[in-house]
Amino acid sequence: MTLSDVARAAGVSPSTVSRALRGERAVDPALIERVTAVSDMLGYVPDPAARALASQRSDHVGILIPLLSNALFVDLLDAAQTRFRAAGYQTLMGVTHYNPSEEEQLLREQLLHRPAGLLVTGLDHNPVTRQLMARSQVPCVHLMDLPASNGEAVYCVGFRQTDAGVAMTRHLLARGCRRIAFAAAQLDPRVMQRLYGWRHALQEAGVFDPTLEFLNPAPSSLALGGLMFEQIMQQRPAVDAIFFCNDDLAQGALMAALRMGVSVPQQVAITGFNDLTGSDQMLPPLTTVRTPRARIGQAAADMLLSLMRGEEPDQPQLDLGFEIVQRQSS
Amino acid sequence: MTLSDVARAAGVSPSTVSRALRGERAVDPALIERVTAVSDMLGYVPDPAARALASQRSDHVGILIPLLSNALFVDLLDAAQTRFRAAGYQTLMGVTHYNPSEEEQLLREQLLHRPAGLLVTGLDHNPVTRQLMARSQVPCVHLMDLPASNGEAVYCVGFRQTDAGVAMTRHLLARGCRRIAFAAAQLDPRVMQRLYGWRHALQEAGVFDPTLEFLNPAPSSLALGGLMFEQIMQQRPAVDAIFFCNDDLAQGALMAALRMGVSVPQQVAITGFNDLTGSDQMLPPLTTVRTPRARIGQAAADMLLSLMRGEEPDQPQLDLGFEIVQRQSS
DNA sequence: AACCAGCGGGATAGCGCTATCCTATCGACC
DNA sequence: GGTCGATAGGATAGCGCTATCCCGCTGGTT
Repeated sequence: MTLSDVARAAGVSPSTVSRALRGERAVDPALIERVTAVSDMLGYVPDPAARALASQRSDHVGILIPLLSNALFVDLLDAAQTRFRAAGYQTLMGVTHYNPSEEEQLLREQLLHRPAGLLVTGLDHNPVTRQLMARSQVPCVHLMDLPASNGEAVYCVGFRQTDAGVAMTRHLLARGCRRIAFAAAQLDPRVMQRLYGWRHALQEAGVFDPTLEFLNPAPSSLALGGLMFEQIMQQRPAVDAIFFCNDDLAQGALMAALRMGVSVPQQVAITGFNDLTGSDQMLPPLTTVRTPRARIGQAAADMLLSLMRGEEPDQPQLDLGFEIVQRQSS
Repeated sequence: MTLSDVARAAGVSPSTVSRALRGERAVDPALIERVTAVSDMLGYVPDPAARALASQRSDHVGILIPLLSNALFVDLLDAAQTRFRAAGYQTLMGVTHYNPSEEEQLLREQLLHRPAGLLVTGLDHNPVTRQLMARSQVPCVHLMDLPASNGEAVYCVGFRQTDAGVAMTRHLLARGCRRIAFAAAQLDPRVMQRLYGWRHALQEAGVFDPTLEFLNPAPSSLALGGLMFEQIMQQRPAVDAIFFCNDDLAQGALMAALRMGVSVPQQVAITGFNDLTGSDQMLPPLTTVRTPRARIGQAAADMLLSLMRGEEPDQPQLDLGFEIVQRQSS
């Protein structure tokens, strides 16, 4: 069942069918109706490969995320993918493992398919990757981050990671904590921004202690959170709060505290980041930063879709903010 | 940079380049070398759309999973996707939300792209879906389950869900439990098979009590696990074990038990299913069934890739088994 | 009446490959 | 020595669309 079949059945030329079905140029409304009816009757569906070959752009949208083992990115993927599908696009997923050259390679593979749009995580990419994106002319939206200065001309949807770091640290300061540690794993650029926020807030309050930074490049996990908690409590028993850069670390720390008989938040407050599933079920429930992951995925997809239509989004850099969720762990 | 460019530069016909690059038919080894060299030098990469249009099959592989909010399926996706990429295929993901008609619709959309292969979750599909798969001639491997009888001619990689249900129940019986409840959410076919296993083992032991089935069709989550635990303890305070059909429910139950002061496993044993991340960090660590998710994803991808090459896998129905991981919650 | 812009339709040449058919060459075998 | 089959290369017709060019018609303008 091809476009020519429809054209023949409707008594018009293939061009007209193509135009009528795509809403391209002006076509007599009566003809549009007839063509649509015939097309539906015959069950015609355009062949994406032929369309891609002729028009040089496909119905694919690429999305590059660092990991599938972090619920944060899965939520992003889920939300974006749902939006894309609703708009008739197929999602091509790529997992970069936080590796810039793997990201570059994935981008090359995806660009071969001439995607109609591209979603990438973060603003940090190697020069070749940037160049590939620029030269491909494929509209591109960045996720989870915003440029430091407003000068950069990139499209992005996210929130200010540094501000979130500051806000959480100030929250702990407001609760009376003074020896606040920062514990992080998987030291990606966004985690580092949270670290800078923590530093800034502590310096501002005059209680900054650089030896309370605990940075571990290993992937984030509950087990690692437990381990880091044990180490911190052993090395620095006087800390009165630990700001973990991710909820899974914090959840692991809460479990470790239970095991070790450390009372939270009396002896030490524990906070996380992202408000992942389960954080509200912990004992005590975890104070954390709720990040609008699903909304970021949706909004980024919507922004990309509008760019794909050739429109200019009214807000090229969309800040969806964050929210401190205070529970009983602080 | 097209195939003709390479042909011209190498001084051969396009046909020869096409054949040399794909290893199709017999080509003079010296020519293959020359063509490959020229192709590399020019940085030629075949256009997937043109290839798909001409050959009627693409470098896409479809994978249909129920949810992205369940780590089980994400692990499956991650493993399979990695394999496919290594083999030069792009993964098209579809999320069915456990909805047969959404599955059917997703399948239709994916079939339009003439995928080289298909991975689908489970063996239960509506008739139209089955028919679409059969008529498309696209090789297809089913995940996470095995047919009850060996008669069914389908390719699949999984384990016997019923057996796993039996094994876990027998484990609890062996620990001296007699009033063993089964608590399940998201009642998909595989969960139901675990239920049948539980029933069977209890009947066999002469301690089957149908009123100890707690089935909730809502999606599985920690919060729901906590809720179900509270309800069960209230309605049936005499239960001495609860077999949750998924780890997230069990994890929620463990947290609820901590909150409620119910001692696990002294007062009631709690077990889960899948050995999801975090289960070993619980208090007490969760006894569960370790299911080889990553290996299932890999093996299924490998089986599909061999089917795509026209080979017949030596084992069309691959049972990768499961393992009871005994920790302190039972 | 001549002109011209604009609208709506058709004809057609690719897009970059693969599949198929065709041909030239060579060696083997009766 | 002629025939035949096998081998290895070339020529070419699509795959099913879209983009481009073209043309006829209409209606308003001078």
